[in-house]
Amino acid sequence: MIKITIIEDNIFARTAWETALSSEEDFVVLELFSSCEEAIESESIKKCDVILLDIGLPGISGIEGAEIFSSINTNALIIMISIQDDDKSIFGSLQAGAIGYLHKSVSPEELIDSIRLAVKGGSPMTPQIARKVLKSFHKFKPRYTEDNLTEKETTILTLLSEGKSYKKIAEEIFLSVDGVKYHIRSIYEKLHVHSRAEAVNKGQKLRILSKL
Amino acid sequence: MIKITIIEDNIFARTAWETALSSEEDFVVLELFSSCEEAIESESIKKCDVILLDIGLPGISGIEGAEIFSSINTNALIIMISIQDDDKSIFGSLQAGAIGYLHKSVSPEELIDSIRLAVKGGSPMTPQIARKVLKSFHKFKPRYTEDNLTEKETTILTLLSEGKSYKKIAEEIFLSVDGVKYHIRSIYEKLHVHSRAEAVNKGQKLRILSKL
DNA sequence: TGATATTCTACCTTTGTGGGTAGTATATCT
DNA sequence: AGATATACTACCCACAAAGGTAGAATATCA
Repeated sequence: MIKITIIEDNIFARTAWETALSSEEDFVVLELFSSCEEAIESESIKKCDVILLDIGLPGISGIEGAEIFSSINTNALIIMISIQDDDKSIFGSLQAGAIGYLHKSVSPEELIDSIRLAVKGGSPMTPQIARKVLKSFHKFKPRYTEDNLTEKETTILTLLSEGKSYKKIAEEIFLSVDGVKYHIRSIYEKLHVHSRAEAVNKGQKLRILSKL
Repeated sequence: MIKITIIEDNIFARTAWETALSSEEDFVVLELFSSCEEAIESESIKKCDVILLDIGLPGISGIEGAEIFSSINTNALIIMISIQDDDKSIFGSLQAGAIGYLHKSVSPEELIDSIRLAVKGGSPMTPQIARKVLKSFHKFKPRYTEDNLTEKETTILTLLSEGKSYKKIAEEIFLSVDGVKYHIRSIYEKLHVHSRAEAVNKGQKLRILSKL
């Protein structure tokens, strides 16, 4: 039996989902909540296998809720159901521990399939969300703006991120310390920063530095 | 018409896919290659809509190939088909520009569906891959080891990543410069680093610092 | 051929950083 | 009451970093 908890403030959506899910033989809807606050205290949240979670909730948001629930019940599979599809909602939810992200317009059948998929080890997502997520991994391509680094600059930035001193970098790439400095100046200018730490930070955000 | 290019060194897989895809009315397989080297020179690669790409290729690997193809033809949708499912293969491919990742055991029907999904703006993935990808976004939970930072340390690390000086940080969090230093020492110790840049780098990798 | 850009080297100065050491106030534990 | 840990503050020092300026070598372009 798959034990499900639903947190959704809209009563129509809430009951619609419940009826849909209850029609499945191997599904049990443990409890319904209209806010994260109520759910946090409950026993259901600790025992359930799947949590369907709305993002736009009054009080504690779905994203904050996801973080809390995933720490209360590490085994629960959290699936967000949202009308939002902005980066902040999507990636915020994923960081918070969600393993799926559906649009609120899902049909009852899709919802049921999604839950089964999640239980089987998959990650239900609408196609557009999936694309967005995968695209977030793509390296930035050289753009027509002048803020893309040369190969040498990228190398140096990587070495900077490893905390190496100018001197060590100079030794590694066979340049004088000032030669290294010359490139670092360009890096800072291109990234609009004024220190190593900022450069590393930005380099990672721009995916110039690998995140692995 | 959806124009497809296949790059796969195994002749059986290659021809099997071709026959499967050719049976679809709106699919055209432009050309088949057994290596990236051959494909790079071709006209097909520039004109196609979808590239099916094996990872384990002799010479230029599928991952390197994906990077090259995505720069040659920015519109092409690159779908990896691989027997590997290790992190390096998956995330390497995604960084290189792939928008889908299938296991080599896909059935002809799944392959056809995957291509249609990709064209429609989705990202075909096997469920396990999707879960792996989503999980990679999850924040690290405080672990029982002692390498997790206190709230104050996290705040300071964030400020460090913004390139702020000890003095500025001290002002912002109402501490003396040496007070800030005290915490930074702990941060470095916990992260096993010896400089800001390294700390920022590690902080991001450990997802202590947000990647957004 | 002269003008220009690129890449690198050199030197100088101020400020920042990392690490060593030490002392204080507070709270916790025994 | 004494031992211990935590969270600071304080001072010192050597070195690294950031930025300013300037000049040489080379290649590119007009």
